Amino acid sequence: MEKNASYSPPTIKQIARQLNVSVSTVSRALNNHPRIGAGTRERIQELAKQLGYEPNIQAISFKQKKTFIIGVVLPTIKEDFFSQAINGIEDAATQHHYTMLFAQSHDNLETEKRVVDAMRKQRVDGLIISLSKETNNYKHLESFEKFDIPVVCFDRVPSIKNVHKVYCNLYKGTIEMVTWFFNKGYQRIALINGPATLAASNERLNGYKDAVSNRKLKVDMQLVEASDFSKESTIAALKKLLALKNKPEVIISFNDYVHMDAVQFAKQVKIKVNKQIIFASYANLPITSYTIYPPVISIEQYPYRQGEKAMEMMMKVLQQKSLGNTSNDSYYTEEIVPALVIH
Amino acid sequence: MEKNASYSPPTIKQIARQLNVSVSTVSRALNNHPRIGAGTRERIQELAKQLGYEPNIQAISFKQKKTFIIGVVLPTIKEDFFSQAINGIEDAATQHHYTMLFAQSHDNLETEKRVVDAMRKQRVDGLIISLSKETNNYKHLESFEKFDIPVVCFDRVPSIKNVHKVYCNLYKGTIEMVTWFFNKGYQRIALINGPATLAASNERLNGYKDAVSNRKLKVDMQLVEASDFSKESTIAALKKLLALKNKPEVIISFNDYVHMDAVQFAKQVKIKVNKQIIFASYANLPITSYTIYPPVISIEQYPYRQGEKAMEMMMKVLQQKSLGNTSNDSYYTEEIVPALVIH
DNA sequence: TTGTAGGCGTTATCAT
DNA sequence: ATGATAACGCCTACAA
Repeated sequence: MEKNASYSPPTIKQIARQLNVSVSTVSRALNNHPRIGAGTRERIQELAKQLGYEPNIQAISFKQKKTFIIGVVLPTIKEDFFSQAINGIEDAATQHHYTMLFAQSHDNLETEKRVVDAMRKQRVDGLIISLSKETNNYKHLESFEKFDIPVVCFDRVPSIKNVHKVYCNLYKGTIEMVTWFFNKGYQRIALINGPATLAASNERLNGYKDAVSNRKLKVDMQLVEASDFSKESTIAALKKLLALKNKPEVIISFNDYVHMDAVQFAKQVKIKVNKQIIFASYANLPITSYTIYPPVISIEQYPYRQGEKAMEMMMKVLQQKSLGNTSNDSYYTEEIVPALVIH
Repeated sequence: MEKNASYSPPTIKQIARQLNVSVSTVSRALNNHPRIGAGTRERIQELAKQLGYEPNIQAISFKQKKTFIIGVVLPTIKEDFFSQAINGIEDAATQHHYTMLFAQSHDNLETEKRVVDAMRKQRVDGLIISLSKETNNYKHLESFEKFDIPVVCFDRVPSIKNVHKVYCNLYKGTIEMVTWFFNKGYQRIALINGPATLAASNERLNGYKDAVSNRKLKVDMQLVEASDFSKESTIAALKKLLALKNKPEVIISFNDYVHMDAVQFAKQVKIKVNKQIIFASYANLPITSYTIYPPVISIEQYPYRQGEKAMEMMMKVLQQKSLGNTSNDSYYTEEIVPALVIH
């Protein structure tokens, strides 16, 4: 064991000395530069391998102003949606030999600002982020433009122009789902939506309204409640719906977590879940299969694919950047079509 | 918007030029070095603030051979245990102004080797890892010693000496749990364990055996089955237990995931869960509260705390290293006592 | 084909 | 109290 406090990895300088050539020759040999003698190249590469030479990424990053690190900020990884998304992100990153600086915002704007800033200071080559629920201003993202660091937002995307975007069109998905229930003969379809501040809430609401309107029916806003995603808030919303004279036949929850809390409470108050009232949801997370009443119908939002696309979009942008495509000042948007899943 | 392809952040050199002082003076002023005129310090700090100067971590890392990045490798974040652990890791890192390079091994040794190696190449200051289930040799970890990069293993720790360790003593926890059932009057207690290759399986098995022996009873190995954690394997193990002449009264599963698969199958074959047979488990994950039959009793393994301790241990080690404590060649071990949780 | 030299941003060691 | 200079590892004009 050659452990030694003063051990330091071999450098091109050492190789150069040992072989009585210059550092530039070594550099060229190791980078397979065209203008180099075949013999010298081999000698150098062999010694490099023998010494276990590895280029010092630190030094290269420093010189080339590239780190080969992408910052990834997610609201919270304990939600299955994001823990699946990060797999897509990671797999795509691996493919391109990038690594991932990771942090969670915990749906807190201040935390988001802090971690995003830390990543900028670490000089990440790009930032992939799914915004916190609280995020209502985007200065921390816009500052990346000044530093010429590309930003790809996914799933929870902002309304601003100067970032790239990947997301799932839930407006369409909602129309599909509501229409499906109408076709099955249900009439009173309720929605436990998220906070109105979220773009995702508006998509659902608009889809809901349009699906109802398409049916030549009048939208009854008593059937639409909002939850801030806390269990208490979900229960409060559900209570209001259950208190209606004309009770809903179907309750669609904003996502599977809201769904699970809703079902749990419904059971407590002796509602016959999926008989008296049908419960449906967005997301289609694997854990729901372990629960008592998985949603009867749900909308798959392809978290893995979203993450993967986000990273691939990032790679494409970085590639164009390195080619000096300053001309291309446009921002990409990719829409993923959600799928209706019937259980 | 001053977007500009050739924008580059201010450097101490620029500040020096603007103020007609030398770079060393600027450096000293910004680092609050003692030997500097109060006046110049203020002038420099003011201009720095005005220009939005930020030290270039890249350059500092390069020079000081420190990145302020800790590599974190977990088997899979979709398991609640690890998604909680990473919170502890992240919070502790934030406290110390470190960031986190993250990757998953997906319980695959080759992947683990690959990501660990990528992190070493990125020159992380330290590595925190919870080993993959497959990991049975530790060369990839031992190589870190040569590079003088500290390694802290947590939860799934190896048998080797030259890494720091944080883990939960499940031997003791198992004894507690089994004894608790004996005291409640149950006699035939079964265990669906993990693969024998896992240290965690042996801890459970030894705890189980000793708890039975302590009771002056003979260990009946028909009551111990193994699952490789796939649903099929768990079901196979459960089938064997259910096929016994003398059926078990209690079934303890390796973890909540095995537990959930077991309960799901038990329900399918019309077992009256927690009446005919009591189901217990390790881990006490939050999602179980949404399932039909949460474990009656489970062992809390404090993932957050383990992650937090792992990072704190890392910080302590790095601190000692920077103080030049080469003398201290010892490795830390911290044992967390699990808690019995009764529902 | 190969070597020389300069520079990336910062800190540290000398001088002054 | 301040300045000049070298050094970290690598790359890349430019020179030979």
